[in-house]
Amino acid sequence: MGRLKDHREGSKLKYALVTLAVPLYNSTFTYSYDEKEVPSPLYKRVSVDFNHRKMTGFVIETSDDRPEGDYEIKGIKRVLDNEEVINEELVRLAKDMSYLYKNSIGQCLSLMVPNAKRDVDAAPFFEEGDFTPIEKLSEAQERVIAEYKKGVREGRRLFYLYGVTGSGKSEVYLRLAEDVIKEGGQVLYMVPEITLSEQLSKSVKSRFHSRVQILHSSLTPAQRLKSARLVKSGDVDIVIGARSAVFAPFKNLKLIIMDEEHESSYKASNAPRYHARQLAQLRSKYNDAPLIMGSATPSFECYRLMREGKLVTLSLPRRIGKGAFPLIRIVNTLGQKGNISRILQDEMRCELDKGNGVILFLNRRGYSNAITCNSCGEVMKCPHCSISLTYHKKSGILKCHSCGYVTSLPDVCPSCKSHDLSSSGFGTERIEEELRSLYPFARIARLDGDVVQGDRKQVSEILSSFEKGEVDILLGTQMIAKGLNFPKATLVGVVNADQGIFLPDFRANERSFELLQQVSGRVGRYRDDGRVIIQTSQVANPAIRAVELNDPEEFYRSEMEDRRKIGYPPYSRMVNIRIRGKNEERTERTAEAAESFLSPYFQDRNGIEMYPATSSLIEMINNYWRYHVLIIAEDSSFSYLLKVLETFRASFKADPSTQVEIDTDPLDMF
DNA sequence: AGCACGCCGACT
DNA sequence: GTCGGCGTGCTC
Repeated sequence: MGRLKDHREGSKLKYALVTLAVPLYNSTFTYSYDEKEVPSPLYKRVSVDFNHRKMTGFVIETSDDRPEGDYEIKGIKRVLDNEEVINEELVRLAKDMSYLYKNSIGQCLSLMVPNAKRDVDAAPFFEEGDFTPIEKLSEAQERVIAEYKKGVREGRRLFYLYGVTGSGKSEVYLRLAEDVIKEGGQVLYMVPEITLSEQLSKSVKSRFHSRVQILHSSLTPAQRLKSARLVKSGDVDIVIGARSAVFAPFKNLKLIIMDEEHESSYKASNAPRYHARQLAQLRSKYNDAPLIMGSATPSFECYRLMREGKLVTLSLPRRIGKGAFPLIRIVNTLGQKGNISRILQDEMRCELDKGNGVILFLNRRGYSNAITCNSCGEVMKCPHCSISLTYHKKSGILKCHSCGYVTSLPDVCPSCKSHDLSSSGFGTERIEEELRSLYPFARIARLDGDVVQGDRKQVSEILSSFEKGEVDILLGTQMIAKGLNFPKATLVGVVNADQGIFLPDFRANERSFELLQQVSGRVGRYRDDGRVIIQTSQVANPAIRAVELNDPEEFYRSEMEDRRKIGYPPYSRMVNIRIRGKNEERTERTAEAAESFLSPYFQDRNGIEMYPATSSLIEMINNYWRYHVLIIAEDSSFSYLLKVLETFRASFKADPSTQVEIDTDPLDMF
């Protein structure tokens, strides 16, 4: 039928492979276009009719010949771009990404281009300001740069800058970037979400009076599109950004830098659940451009690669300048009364008397963790999620930290009407109260998600008042643990290091170690009298011991050995299949069906293990029931697993009331 | 994912 | 009679 129409006399009908952001196994469809009307739709966005709806897709291939298959081919409605918005490399990246993370090519590509309707001027990217004086490099920094250059000459492409906080990693990155830019190459400089804030952007902007593009989360889609164009045309030399910067459409990418490589914000937490580190490795390979990652606390994945020599390790073992390692003391909270131990109290008082700054870290907001009825044992839970509600005293409410549900604190137990309610666990709000009664004359500031409610400005206000010495004690959660430097602070207290350790996750120790190292790094960077006090009931835990003895190598060695024994990452790869749905029974049945679909593929095969479908740790979030099927594959079986999952995506028929999500290399099993 | 088509219950 | 519930099937 359509054939006659397709080959109309006189018109040069061509065919475009269009990929759409639909969650289908195959997201590419052929549309026709007239060459005279549409000269070159390749790598541009097009508007098409797709099963009675108007959709935007990307043209990833064009051809003179009609593809095989007896189906009607519709015409492209409209081309949305004048210039190409993607390129061959990004299409290749989308294909590889699609295969690894099991989302359609269209879904992957749609992450790479901002969906802006019209072009708007990008945020100013030229900022001729003060030049940061170029610091003289330390001997270690010089050595590391020489090692890097030697590695590159020998054809090595993957590097790891392993160095403690304050050892001068950024200056090394900047030097390497400078060299590349001088030669006319482009640089991708990735940092975790939080670090992106102010400090780094400023120093890089002023350092490279040349052309810098900072991909900030506050850019509008139109601004992003504009900045992408500048990167694509080669008018930008260096791109700085978080996770999604890995998709920047470089023309001549010659170096990729990934700072704080271990940070979990590099992994996307929805749909194509990609890890920027993985994609950075792909782009490094495609472009034959070196990738240099760095951290003081490498991920176990990278640590293994370093040990096996697959990454060239560049070590910066010492702090530069006046910085020295802080003195670390562990306080056993077993048998201790109160949330702030005598020892910590005295140390704090001592520092306050001297007029020094104190940082207190506690990774939990709110006043108390749970409200329990002492008569019937009822725990106040969120009606939409299966977790307990956190008590916030100041506002007198119970709050769900998962979905945000809020209710007032009941006077009596809703189930047995008893008045005997008690609270357990403690958060920053409670500690703030205790601090105020312990040190009535100290100036105390609390910094957590409840105080700032996502207001960036407020965060920096609180931080700068502490830096200026207007605040004596800064109390906070994760927010104060990362990337920030407080030259005035002499004491860091970790109020409770137990929480991280008790998480039912095989990465619990790794995470605790990272966090404690980072928190400790907040003091002593610019001075030699820094002190750290860590309160815990788990004094023998390897992560605690490693921080106490300043022996990360031993921690990595023993923890890696444990992982190897049980066959967990980094000695294997994991894939977690998550099933969500409003109906518990149907969700469970779908999870079981997924398991039965897959099990024959793994039956007679060594090297792959599939755990039976089970409900997730938090069974319900936002009224959605959650189940999962976890698969662990030895390295040698991982490619087979990916092949099986391709079949799964193509043929598994899930209950339409549920959603099935595949998470390759999951970072959390919840 | 959406959107159409199709087949059963409780309304004007 | 028909409006609308959501099961099923398809999308170049």
